[in-house]
Amino acid sequence: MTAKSMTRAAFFVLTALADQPRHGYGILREVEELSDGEVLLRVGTLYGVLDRLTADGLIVLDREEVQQGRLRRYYRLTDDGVATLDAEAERMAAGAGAAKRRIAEGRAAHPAPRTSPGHVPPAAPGLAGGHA
Amino acid sequence: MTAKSMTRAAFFVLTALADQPRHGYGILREVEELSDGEVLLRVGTLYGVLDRLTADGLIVLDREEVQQGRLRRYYRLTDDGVATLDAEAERMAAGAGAAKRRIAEGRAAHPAPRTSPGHVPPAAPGLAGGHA
DNA sequence: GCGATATATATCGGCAGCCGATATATCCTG
DNA sequence: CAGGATATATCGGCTGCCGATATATATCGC
Repeated sequence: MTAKSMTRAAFFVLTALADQPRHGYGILREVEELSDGEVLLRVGTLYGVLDRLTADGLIVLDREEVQQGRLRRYYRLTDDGVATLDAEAERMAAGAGAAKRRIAEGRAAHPAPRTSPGHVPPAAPGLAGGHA
Repeated sequence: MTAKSMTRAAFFVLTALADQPRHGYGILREVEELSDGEVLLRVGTLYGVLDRLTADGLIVLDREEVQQGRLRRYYRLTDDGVATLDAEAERMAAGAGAAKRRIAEGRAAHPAPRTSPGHVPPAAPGLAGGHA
């Protein structure tokens, strides 16, 4: 969008890896859990994201294990990955805050509640002052 | 990604329209301003987003003005648009919070700071948030 | 033992969405 | 008159997500 701005899928993969290394399938389940079931990463999405993040140096292959005959390929965040995720989280929080603030400003503009027709109250004096 | 989950461009367009109706070019400048210059929507992006949001019933054409020979097409949020934006802001804040929390958990796992070999200070009590 | 399900990897084609380039038109400044 | 800001709109290309598909092993129920 702007300079680089990561995709949603990439954000959630990084978030899933933020506390500890995980393997592909584990990331899928972890993303679902940490988002309260709202975000369901698809298998077809995962490996493309993993490749791109690796190419960008945000994650690295941590180790490979063979657990009961099944291969597990564990990835972990690099320092750069942590910093990038942190910055993105900051941006998202700022964006969410801006949206919330503006919704409130918009509600102040037009008579939303419509409790009783007569006089309108002084339209909320100082609120939302700064707005960044 | 999941069910619907709007795109970043759509989110910022909705946010720009949250406080008052604006026309296309005004949205472009407003998004840049409200994001502190970090997000630069392109003209080529805008109209596709506007069409999609209109088709989804999240915005509507408010009015058309001719200001000094230049046409201005103003859009505004519908009630559905406000609700959708609000929900998305909530999701983003939750995601940002989850990422921050997990980064902190990850840092707790491995000895991050390494300031001086002896005793490490109590790891900075409340800070973390700072930097922005 | 066999089929279904879960775990675990990987690839490919299609489609949606963002961007750069381009086009048109008016107004202002130098 | 040239250049830039304002203001609209379109199109081709590339990136990225998803659904489908393939392969392989372990587990559980029947």
